Amino acid sequence: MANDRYNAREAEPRWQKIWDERGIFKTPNDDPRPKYYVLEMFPYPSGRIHMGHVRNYTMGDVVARYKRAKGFNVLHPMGWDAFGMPAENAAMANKVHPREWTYANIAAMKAQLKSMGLSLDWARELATCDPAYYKHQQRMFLDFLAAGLVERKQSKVNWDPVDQTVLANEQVIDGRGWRSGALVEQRELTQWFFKITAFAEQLLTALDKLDRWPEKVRTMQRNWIGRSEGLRIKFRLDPATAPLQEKEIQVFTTRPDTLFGAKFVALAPDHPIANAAAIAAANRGDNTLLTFIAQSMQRGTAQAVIDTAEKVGFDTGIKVSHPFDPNWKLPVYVANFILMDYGTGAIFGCPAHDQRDLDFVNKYGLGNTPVVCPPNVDPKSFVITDKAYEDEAGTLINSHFLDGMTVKQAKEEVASRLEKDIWGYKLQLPLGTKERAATAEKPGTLVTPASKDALGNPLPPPFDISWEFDSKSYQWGLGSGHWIANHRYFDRSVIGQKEQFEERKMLHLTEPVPVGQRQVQYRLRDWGISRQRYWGCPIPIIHCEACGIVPVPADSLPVTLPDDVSFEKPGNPLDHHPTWKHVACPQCGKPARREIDTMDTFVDSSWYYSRFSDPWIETAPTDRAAVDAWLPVDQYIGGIEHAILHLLYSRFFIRAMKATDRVGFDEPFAGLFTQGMVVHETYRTADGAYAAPTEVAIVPDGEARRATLVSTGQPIEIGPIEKMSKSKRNTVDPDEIIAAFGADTARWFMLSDSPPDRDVIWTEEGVKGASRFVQRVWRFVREAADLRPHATVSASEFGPRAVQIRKIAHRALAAYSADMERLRFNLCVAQVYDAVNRLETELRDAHGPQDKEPDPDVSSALLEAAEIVVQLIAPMMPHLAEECWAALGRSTLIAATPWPVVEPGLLLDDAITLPVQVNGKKRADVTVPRQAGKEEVEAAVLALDAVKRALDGKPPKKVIVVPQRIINVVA
RNA sequence: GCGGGUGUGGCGGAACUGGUAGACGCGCACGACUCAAAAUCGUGUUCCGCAAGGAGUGUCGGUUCGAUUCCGACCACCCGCACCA
Repeated sequence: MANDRYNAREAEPRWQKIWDERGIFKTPNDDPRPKYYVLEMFPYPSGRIHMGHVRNYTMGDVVARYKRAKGFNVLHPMGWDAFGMPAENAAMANKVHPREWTYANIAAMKAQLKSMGLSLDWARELATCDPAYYKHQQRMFLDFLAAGLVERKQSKVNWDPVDQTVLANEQVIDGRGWRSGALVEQRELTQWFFKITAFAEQLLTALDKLDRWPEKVRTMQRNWIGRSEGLRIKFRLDPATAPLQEKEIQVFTTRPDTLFGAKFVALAPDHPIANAAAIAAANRGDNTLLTFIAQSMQRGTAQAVIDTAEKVGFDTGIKVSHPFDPNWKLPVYVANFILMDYGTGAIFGCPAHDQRDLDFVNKYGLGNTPVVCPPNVDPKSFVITDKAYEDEAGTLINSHFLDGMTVKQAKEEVASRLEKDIWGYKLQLPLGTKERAATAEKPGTLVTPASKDALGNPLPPPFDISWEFDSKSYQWGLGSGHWIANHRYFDRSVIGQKEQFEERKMLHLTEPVPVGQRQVQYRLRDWGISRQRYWGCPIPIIHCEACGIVPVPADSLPVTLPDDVSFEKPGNPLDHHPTWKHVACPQCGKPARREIDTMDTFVDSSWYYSRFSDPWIETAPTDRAAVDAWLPVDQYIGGIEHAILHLLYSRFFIRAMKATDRVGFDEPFAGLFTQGMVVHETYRTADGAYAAPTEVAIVPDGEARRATLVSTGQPIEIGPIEKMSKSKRNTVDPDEIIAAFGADTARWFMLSDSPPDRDVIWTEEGVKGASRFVQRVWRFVREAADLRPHATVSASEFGPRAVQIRKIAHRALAAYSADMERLRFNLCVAQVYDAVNRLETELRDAHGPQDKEPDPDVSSALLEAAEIVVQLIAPMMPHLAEECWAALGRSTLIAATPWPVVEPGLLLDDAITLPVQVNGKKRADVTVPRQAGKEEVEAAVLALDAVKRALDGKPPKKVIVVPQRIINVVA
């Protein structure tokens, strides 16, 4: 009996059927046991699973099965990230409807996942392209809109003129569309945005509390959010050189300390003042600035373009005053490297302490003044030529009142001075005046000059007050009998010789507008979700000429996609549809147009994990009680490629759901694990073509390995190990592996060699090793099962050999459990190997010579040990484990069996062997009782021959005894 | 440029809070079984050395009775972001 081989191909489907029939992986929502939610990132239904999926879902399944055995009510669901471009590409290529294509793929992949033996609750399966799912997404879009978390605004996009769609930055390759190859244009489009920036600070600070996330991911998110603290500073335009409506340029800086080193101010090409200046110049007949701006704007966003683009500026001839000295004029440039969408779209350049600014002044001959002198450098000889000093260590020089300060002090000093230096107020006009409606929304800026500048130079008194709104200009001043003091507005009258002031309520000066304002700036941008595609979640909005933007009423949801679409023409099929977009306005009933954009598929994946808590509920996205009970996800597992977008969007989405009362928690994923990739050798023929692993034969050649093409025998070059990809042809098909070796072998191999967060190298030899181990376990268990008739005694009668066997099993159990809690699956595997290696030897000894009966206590211990081994492999190789469990005479399912309990007494030995070092070099071992005191150990050590020899008869200087660890004799 | 990470046998990798470096697997070598091969099983496998012994965790230095682990400097590679003011 013990000789027959384990037949995975027969056993695996059999056990899968039994699990299915008994419904043991169905998870109730009303189970009183503690919950555990383990989730792997759901797949895009491309049609076939790949090895990356196998690794991802194996890890999740191991955790699910382990936690289930540990007594948790485990939620382990699966779904499909089913919207997206590939379905439309397939529709165009094969004339198949995206829905059919998607659902056929889901069916195929579901069968593949089932063949892996995953312990999933398939009753909770969902697909994001199902109206039953996306109607809730539309509902939440409207909730977010009402809560002010959705915005419609103009934004620059990459526009593919051939495909007539917006492209993500990643889809622009060398300035061309990835599909069409057409030159990508920059277009301003009105798009829908989720205001993720509203949560920027929260999303950043909460990262600190996500202590079960990889540090790497948290760092990446921190950088992506990109918080920096600085100062927004106003530079007044010199009216003589700037015949513009605007009076000032605002710049953002993180280095206000270097303000006295300023040499120029530069504007983004699309800055409003740059445009105004260009138009003003053009009206004078000078088109050069207009041309310069147009050229700068044509630049693509592709990396190659940015890297090679020359930094060029255009001197507008405009001057601004330095904030601390109105007589100090700085030139204003328009420069192609200033970004409109960061900070204020304008900078002041301090060349001595910013490399880019230094390159710029060196090109245009503007010079530089160092204002921060590095430590231990003589300020008099400190000169900057072509390398800027960007460090913040040092002392301020050439900076008037800042001289001698540290950078930190100077930053603070500049900020606090400019904050106090108020020369403007935001203004609200009196209620009831005809201007009110306009100003309520658009306060004008009231400008009153300060009496003295920061250096103490006198300025004209602040008598004349002017403000502007709606392109009209207003003035009050002494002559008009009005006065402003302490941010309040007074009527002034002169009675006799005496001035009288009466506060007027009708004019409210609200916020003072100082010259400098501290500002926290984020790199994070709002999330543009509009996509000009068909196969996505429709945005539930109707555009009405009379009513404007009208949300689709909640009772009309979902807005479903039309089925009869054509992909013949480029552009958005929803736009081409003859009737779909034409609807009556829900408010006025007049003809109106549907929003034809659909949502970014990242929206679909931003909340699916919460839907799993109760995927049946029809009236709401989630059942509040269920979602608050199940979430956050205890362990989320997926690829590092989602470290930023998917995870950040999800963190935003849950906060938005909380703000709209859908959930009662902040973070979706308490624990995150990012698994490594599956990589494989590449193979190339002499002519450079890639060959697939199945086409190649590997032959050992002494130490090295050679490869030949199976079909022709021609030699193959073994190339570098790379991520499995179709283009490199180094993929291995999970179906073929499961058919040849079984799912358990594939799962075991995936968990074996590499730590789970690192890349795993898929090798034929490794898979064979795993397969070999499957058979070894089977044989070991069958041979142990043969001992059942002899296993007649209980643990109290065990002799030393039986105790030794139990120690092996229980120690493996304890170590395995500890490694499992840390998700160190490779170490769990090593523990199992080690235990089986030892137990096989014991088993062979127990069977002993043919004529001798096995000892009853040893037999009992071996049976117990075999059961523990089977339980250890059960999370990883569930089918084999069930087969072994049955072979050991168990009638239950191991998948529903509690985790074995470690017997602590078996973990420690009474006598321990410690290494003995002399001067830090190991010279001997000493065996002492566990409880031995220091003196006893020291005596035993000094009696050792090896120690005596090393000491050469002299007494030791010192003996260090680390209890139960090591002894070091210092000679 | 900024940020993060990693360097240990032929290879993937172990080593908890400073305490026997190389667990476990792959590969390789030898042996058993076999007419033979495959499969399987057993033994060995960091390097130098017949051995005693010595060297050894990217490099150099430091702290310590003792360092893969802590500190400093450097080198190499990988990943992420990047005209971010």
